[in-house]
Amino acid sequence: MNFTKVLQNIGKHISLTQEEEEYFTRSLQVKTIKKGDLVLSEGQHCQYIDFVNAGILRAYHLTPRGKESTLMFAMPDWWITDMASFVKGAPALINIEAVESGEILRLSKPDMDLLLEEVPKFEKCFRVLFQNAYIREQVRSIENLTLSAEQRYDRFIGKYPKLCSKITQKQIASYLGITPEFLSSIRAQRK
Amino acid sequence: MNFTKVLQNIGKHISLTQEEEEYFTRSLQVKTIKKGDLVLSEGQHCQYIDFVNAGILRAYHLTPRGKESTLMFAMPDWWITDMASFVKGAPALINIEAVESGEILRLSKPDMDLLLEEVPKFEKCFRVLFQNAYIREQVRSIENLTLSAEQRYDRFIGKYPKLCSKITQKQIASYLGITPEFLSSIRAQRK
DNA sequence: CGTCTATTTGAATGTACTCAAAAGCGGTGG
DNA sequence: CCACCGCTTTTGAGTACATTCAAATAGACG
Repeated sequence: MNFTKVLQNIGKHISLTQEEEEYFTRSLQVKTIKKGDLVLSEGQHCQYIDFVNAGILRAYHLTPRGKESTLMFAMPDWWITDMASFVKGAPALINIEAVESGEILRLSKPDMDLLLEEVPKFEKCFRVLFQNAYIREQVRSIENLTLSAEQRYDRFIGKYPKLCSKITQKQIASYLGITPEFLSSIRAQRK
Repeated sequence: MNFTKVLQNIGKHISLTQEEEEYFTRSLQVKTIKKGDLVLSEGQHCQYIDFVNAGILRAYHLTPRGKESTLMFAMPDWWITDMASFVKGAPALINIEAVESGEILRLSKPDMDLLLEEVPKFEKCFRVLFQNAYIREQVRSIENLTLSAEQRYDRFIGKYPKLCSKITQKQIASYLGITPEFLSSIRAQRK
């Protein structure tokens, strides 16, 4: 149970008193995750927004034909959730699984609502968090519309070099929206 | 100069006193837009987040080869900006043009920062706004990774039926990430 | 009315996918 | 500690989806 990282993360945006920190950390549920664990399944109601303390999570959608499409990876210090399901209670469109064991801190919707009421400073914190999440998605949309598969691969390894060594090519391919076979052939051309 | 719409939009998330409403509307700059006007150009610093009072805006990226990729359309009651440029001062990645004449209300970054300081309630308002923007982008990412061009077209006309009648097919194609010729052939098959 | 752009159509091309099979690699149990 | 099993990665052939280019037609706007 180590809250240092999440308090630092929050501390980037707002400064909290001792009491506020304690109120906040009491709202969090600690969960150990083992490689392969599903912390959210498609169709479920997503009850939490999760902070990654250690390990790596992956959010992906499964098509009827069994094809995986990876929406995002979450490394330590990242937040992850199915926002539509978390906020509106809609059935989740994604699965979230651990690709590396670790620990997450979970904030439930009711607890988040309470937190925002009791400590309104957190509005700013989440405003900035969601702003940044939106920025990332805007940029990704542009890149997906504009760049070829090969260029997207370059951007990916440029942007997340550490991540690349910890996940499979199949997972990278599914993030890029291409087949593992095609990614393999892109890599083969470069040697 | 009609602030009814934007006050209603804000009112969905927070309730304001008379004074707060006035403070807010004084922060806004009214700008008339004519079809074809560029309200933001690639490479510029995006200074405003814009609320569409009337008309339609389109955000698009232009590749070196002159290919357009549409990131989003903004109809009345929508907010639009190049968030990365607006927040971090980075050069804008997108152009924003009027595809239909109308009027926008512009909030500059300094004015927004002041507003958030003076009337902290607005943190909640923007938190929810950005949350929803993020949701839209998450869903769009999933659809782009998962669906064929034809299926994406169906989703688009299902989601924005009014919009479809007001924009060109070329613009729809550029939103879907396909060529206008290919969109034309998809449509031809259906008759 | 004339011009400019959007849309349609079709042929040739290219990019990425499917399917299948082989090779590599990591983890597990004997 | 090694052998085996399952999954990932590679490779290649054939295919499908989407693009490019070009030319004809239709529509919009001044």
